[in-house]
Amino acid sequence: MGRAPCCDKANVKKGPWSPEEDSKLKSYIEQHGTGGNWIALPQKIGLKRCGKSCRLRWLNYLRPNLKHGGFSEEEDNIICSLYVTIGSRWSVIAAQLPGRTDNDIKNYWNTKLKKKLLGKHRTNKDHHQARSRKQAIANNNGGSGDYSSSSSSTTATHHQQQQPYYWSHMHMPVLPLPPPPPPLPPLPYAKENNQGPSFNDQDSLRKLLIKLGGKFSNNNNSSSDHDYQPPLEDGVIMNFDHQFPPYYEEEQIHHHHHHHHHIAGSSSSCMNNNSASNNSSSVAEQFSQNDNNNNNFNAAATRVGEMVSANNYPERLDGLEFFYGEEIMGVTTTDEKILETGATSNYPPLLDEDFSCHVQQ
DNA sequence: AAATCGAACAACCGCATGCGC
DNA sequence: GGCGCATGCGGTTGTTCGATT
Repeated sequence: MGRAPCCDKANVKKGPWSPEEDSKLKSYIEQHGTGGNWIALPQKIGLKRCGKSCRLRWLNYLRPNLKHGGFSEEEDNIICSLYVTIGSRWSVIAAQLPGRTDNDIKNYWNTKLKKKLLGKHRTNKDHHQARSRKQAIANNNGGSGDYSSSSSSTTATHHQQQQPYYWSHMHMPVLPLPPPPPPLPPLPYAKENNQGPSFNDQDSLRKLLIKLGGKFSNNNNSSSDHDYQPPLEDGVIMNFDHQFPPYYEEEQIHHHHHHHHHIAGSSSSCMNNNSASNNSSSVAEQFSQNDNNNNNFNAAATRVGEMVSANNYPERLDGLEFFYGEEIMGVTTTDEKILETGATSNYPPLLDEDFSCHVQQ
């Protein structure tokens, strides 16, 4: 019962787009729109490309009003705030940053922001990837695209301020954490040239998070097929006194019969409300209170650090694995810990592949 | 100058979900 | 309600290029 391929792979070109392909696609969509059918689009234009590929190229590169590179401090803060709070819902985060794509933000986070926020840190995985990449290159001696759309030097005007190195890979905090910063007065995240919604103040962010808490969705509802559903009626335990999004009481919330709720993607985390901290506001809220002064990342690192250092139980924030030693992150130790303590009621089993929501029975 | 490393980012892949039939 | 297709999303891979050795 294999899934039908979305296109005839044999007759479809892959790899970097040529300028000719770009202009074909761009001019067609500008004149006729997508026609609501990406699959049929490449045939109409005469492109030997998969519809998905066309869609991606349009959304991530050709679409008007896209910004590339040069993330501002303010954008950094928004990304960090939302990431820490909702995890890797890049489309949701992108919806708050006009002109940015989820792919862009994801890449930016993975390559720069993570390090900027947390301090440069090299994981075993990184190491492994670098090695395997090197191996791959050695094996096949690389390929050559006819054209690279990477417009090279993306004006990397980002000053990468190195942050204190609080956490080692194999151990929990190796340096004492600084005291938490005093709360800063709220400042608006007013955006210019908005295409989509933005959160202009703390209240907007709160609303966004409430939405996300009910069902992680793109709140730009015109473009998403994951339409928002009112979250707070049944089953959702929403508590802004905690730092993490709510979890669900499965029966009442979703209409699918999966045994555990998969919020988004195969490795997305669902963090329950058994918070590590008794701070009174979410990290996102605290970030949102910051202005764009230079304390933001120190504050961010500090706040995340607090969460981690207080985290003496097997919860984790998706994508922040490098905070934790492997003895904590590993399935084996986690399961052992649960077995030892019998503390299974509040913690979901931590599986690397399928980190699913804890369901309260 | 050549080799190697690593950052950056474009693109692909598989899965989940929405939607129409 | 079930099925199949299209789309959206997030993780991952591949490629390029500048920096470093």
